[in-house]
Amino acid sequence: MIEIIIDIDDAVPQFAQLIEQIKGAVLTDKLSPGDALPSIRQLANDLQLNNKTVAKAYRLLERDAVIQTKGYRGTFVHPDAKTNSAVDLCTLVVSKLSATVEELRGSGVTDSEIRIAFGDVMNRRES
Amino acid sequence: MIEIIIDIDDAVPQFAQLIEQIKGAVLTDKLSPGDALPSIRQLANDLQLNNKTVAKAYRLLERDAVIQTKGYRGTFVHPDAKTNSAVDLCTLVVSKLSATVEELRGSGVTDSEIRIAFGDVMNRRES
DNA sequence: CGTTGTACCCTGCGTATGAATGGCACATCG
DNA sequence: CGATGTGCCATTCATACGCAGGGTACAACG
Repeated sequence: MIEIIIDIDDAVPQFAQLIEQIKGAVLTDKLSPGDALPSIRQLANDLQLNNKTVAKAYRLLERDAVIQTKGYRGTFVHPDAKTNSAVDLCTLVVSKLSATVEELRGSGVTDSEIRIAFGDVMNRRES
Repeated sequence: MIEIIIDIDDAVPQFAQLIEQIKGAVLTDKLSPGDALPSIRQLANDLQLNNKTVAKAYRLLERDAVIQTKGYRGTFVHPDAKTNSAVDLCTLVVSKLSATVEELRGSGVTDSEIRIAFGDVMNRRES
C-alpha cells in the first residue's frame, strides 16, 4: 500500500494532490505497472474525499496513460506509467499557449482582448 | 456631427459600443480621414460617459489605426481608417487562439487545464 | 446482488476578472 | 492659463470560473 496524504488547506486542489502523489509513487517505484489501485469509492473513503474528486483524478491519470481502468475489473497502473508520469502535459500546454499569446501581444493586442477572445473560443464549442 | 448612442443596459460594454459606432461611421462615410473628433472630455460629457471610458475607446481605436491622436492638437480620423475599420482584429485573435486551442484539445487536454494554463500564461508576465 | 467505472443533475464557496467610475498628476502646445 | 492626451492610484459591482460536494442512475462483470 502506498501512503497518500491530502491536505485540505493546501492551495493545490485535492484532485491535483492525488495526481501528484500517484505519479510520484510511480516514479519512485512504489507503484509498478500492473499494480492494482484502490477503487474510486474505496480511495475516496480512505482519504475522506468525495467520490467525484477521486474520479476526477483517476480520469486525468488515465488520460495521461499513468493508469488504466479496466471497466468492472478495477484500475491498474499503466505499462508505460513511469515514462508518462515524467511527462508534464501542463508544461506543454503552457508553452504552446504562451507562443500564441506572445505572438498576439506582439501584434498590439490587449491582454483583455486576448482574454475575451479566449473566452469566446472556449464557449463556442457547445453552441 | 455624427450621432452616437450609448445604451447603458446593453450587454456590450460602453467603450465597445463607442468603438463600434465610430468604426461604423467611418465605413459609411459619415466620418472621413482627417476629420476632427471631439476631445475625450468633450465626448464623455456629451454622451454622459466617464472620461476613462472614452479614453479607453480612443486608445483602442488608435491602436487599430482608425483614429490618430496628435497630442495636444486633438484627435483625427486616420488616413487608412476605412480599411482598418473593416479589419476585425478580434476575429484574427479568435482564429489564432482557436487554432491553438483545437490543437490542444486534440491532444486530449481538458478545457479546464487549458483555462488554467492560459491563466498562468497571462499572469506570468508581471512576475 | 454487489462492485466496478462512469454519466448526469444541482448547489455553494472563494477567487479572479472586467467594466466603470473617480481622483490626481504630468508634459506639451497655443 | 486652458485644453489636449495620457499616466497611475483607487474602489464598487457583477459576472464567470474552478473546486468540492451531494445525489441518482446506468451497463457490465463476477
